[in-house]
Amino acid sequence: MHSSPLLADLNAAQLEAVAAPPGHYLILAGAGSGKTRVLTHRLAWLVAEQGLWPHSILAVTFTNKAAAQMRSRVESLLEQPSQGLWIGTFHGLANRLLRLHHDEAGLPREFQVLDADDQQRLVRRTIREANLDDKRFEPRFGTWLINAWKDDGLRPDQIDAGRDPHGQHWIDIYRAYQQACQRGGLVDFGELLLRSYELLAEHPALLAHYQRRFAHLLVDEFQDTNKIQYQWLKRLAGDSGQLFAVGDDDQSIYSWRGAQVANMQHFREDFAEVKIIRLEQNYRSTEIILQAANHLIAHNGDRLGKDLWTEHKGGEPIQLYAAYNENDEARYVIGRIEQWRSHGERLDQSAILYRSNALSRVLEQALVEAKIPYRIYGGLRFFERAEIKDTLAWLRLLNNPDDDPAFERALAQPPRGVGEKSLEKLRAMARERGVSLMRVAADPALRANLTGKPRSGLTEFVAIIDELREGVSERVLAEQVEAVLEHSGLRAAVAALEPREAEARGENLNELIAMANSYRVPEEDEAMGELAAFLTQASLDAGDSQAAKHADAVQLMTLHSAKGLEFPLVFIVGMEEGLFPNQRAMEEGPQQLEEERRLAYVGMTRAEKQLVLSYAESRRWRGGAAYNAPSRFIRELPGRCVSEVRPKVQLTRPSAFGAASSSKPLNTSPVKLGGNVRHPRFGEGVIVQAYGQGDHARVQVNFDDHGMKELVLAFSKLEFL
DNA sequence: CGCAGCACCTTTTTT
DNA sequence: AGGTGCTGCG
Repeated sequence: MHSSPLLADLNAAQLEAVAAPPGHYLILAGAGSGKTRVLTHRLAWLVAEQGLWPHSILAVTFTNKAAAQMRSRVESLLEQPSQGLWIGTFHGLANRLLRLHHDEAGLPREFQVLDADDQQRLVRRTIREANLDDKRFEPRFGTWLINAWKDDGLRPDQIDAGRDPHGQHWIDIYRAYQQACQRGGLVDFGELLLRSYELLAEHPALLAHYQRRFAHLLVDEFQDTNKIQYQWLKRLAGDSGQLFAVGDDDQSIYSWRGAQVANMQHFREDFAEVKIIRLEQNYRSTEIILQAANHLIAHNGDRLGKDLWTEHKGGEPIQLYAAYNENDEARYVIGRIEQWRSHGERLDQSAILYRSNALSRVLEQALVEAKIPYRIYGGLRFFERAEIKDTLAWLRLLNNPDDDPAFERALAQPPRGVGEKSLEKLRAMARERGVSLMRVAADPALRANLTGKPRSGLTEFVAIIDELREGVSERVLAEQVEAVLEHSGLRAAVAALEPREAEARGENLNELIAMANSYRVPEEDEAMGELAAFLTQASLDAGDSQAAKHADAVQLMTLHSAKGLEFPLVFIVGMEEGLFPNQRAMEEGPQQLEEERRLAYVGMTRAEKQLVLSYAESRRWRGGAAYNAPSRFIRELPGRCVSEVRPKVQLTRPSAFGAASSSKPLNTSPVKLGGNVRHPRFGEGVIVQAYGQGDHARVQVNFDDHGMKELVLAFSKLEFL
């Protein structure tokens, strides 16, 4: 019935979704069910088969990576560049709207986007300037609160203070913070969304224009949308726009930052005749892995319901390793990876996942020792590194002298004798006159209010800025970055650090120059000027695409950042109560536990062929030792899917399955993992591994003074302590 | 003013 | 353990 190559190789449900007639659609796309495929083919189909202009389509994702991927896939399907098509993140598209209509939105053309760090600093300052105690009014909490309000579409005037006496203060802080942003032409992430929503709400002609333009709206990861994002979509769709939303309630793992799975329900209620299409055939994992994942997620109530199946029958059982401690766990994982590699497999086909970043350290160490290349995702991002942020602050100040947060950061780094006291004077003068810090600093008459080192330091600072600004027009972007590094003294300050640090940070600075060198202003930002556009990109993009080295390396990341990815071999380490599910979730209740369970589900469904789970009986944790029980999620897996990997020596170790208290035969062997031993030559140590039985039994002991040794039990004169 | 040493706190992360 | 913010001293 269809001849389009776009529809070839699609299963029935995918086909139904891709070639669906006009209307609203909610695609419930299970893990590995070809969600991205459906989205890109749908988009290409609309253009190629329905003759729609790319111009009339808007596609939204959550990450830049997903957006870039979607664009490139669509372009290759269509075999032409997707001009006029709006593909981007919610924040990226909101930014675009605000740039295009900055006058209507009440923003300067070159407004800057504030990152989370800058935002919190500004909130802290706002609290202090309101003469409130930042112990009672924690900036962290305030930032969270303001973001939550913005995510809910609320302005200070729309918030009910409630009975909490703090409530009104917080609302006032929000208001003052917002004024400070407005004064400096600064926009935080939440503001991008809210402001662009208001832009549409308050300008009917503009709204009508975009509603007419965007006949189709495609949304990825719909379960992760928050309230304002959904409202934004709804408004943009209006009465005529058709919404095609793809999501999976079982993979909703971001409720802690405002995502509302309920939007899937709202969508069905708010739009006429929403058709639901389920994608339930999984193309990724083996039957065993899938069965286990299905079984696990079935422990959650409150699901839209969906059962994944696959044609890949059977498969390797999930392996479960009960480690003695975190080092043992790391060693086991590394052993498995070496085995994998020795079978001719690629390292980048394997991933180690964990609940929290703190767990990566041991693994990293062990990988270094084993000389296995690895790549860690997450942690601090390129644009968040101190030396990069310092440089960007100078650039921001060149771009916009009224950017107060940038002023404060640039003035402090490198230090030039102007400290908190002097800065406070500057702030007071600025507040009094209603101008920015730079305007105060640049006025010699006002500078006269300072004396000694602060005054000379500030004068010097202003002179450097002036000098840099004079040369701006003659320099291309990369030269400007270099000029800043040179004249600000930042380059010198980095060079003066201890050699290791100096090298690493210096490389980052070079990387920044390289990025500036290869930067091309995107078409839609041409009105903005090279520097402003570059700074915008720096704040909207984590900058980790630069770090994407193509080396063959084991992938390490949190479970959260693994979403959307797949690997033939997947390890999930730290499967322990208190870690995963984490303590907080256990305390907060069933809702949070269900989210943890979805996280486990997401992790498990990343695995294509082999899934390995592990936990440690004892673990060094926050300085002390923790003895965590195996994660409840292990017990929630069907026993037939799991095979427990255990050392071959008889050991006392309760099975992770079933009642943990079931009586076990008493262990008569003195060999106990973790047991302390003494050797006549090596001294004291700890048994970390044991193999074999009887005369052939060997133990691996980590000696305090002599390191790791493998000993044959029958011959070594080990004393068990 | 700036630095060194000390107390405190600890999920997950994108934009 | 490790990073961040605060305090007290030079």
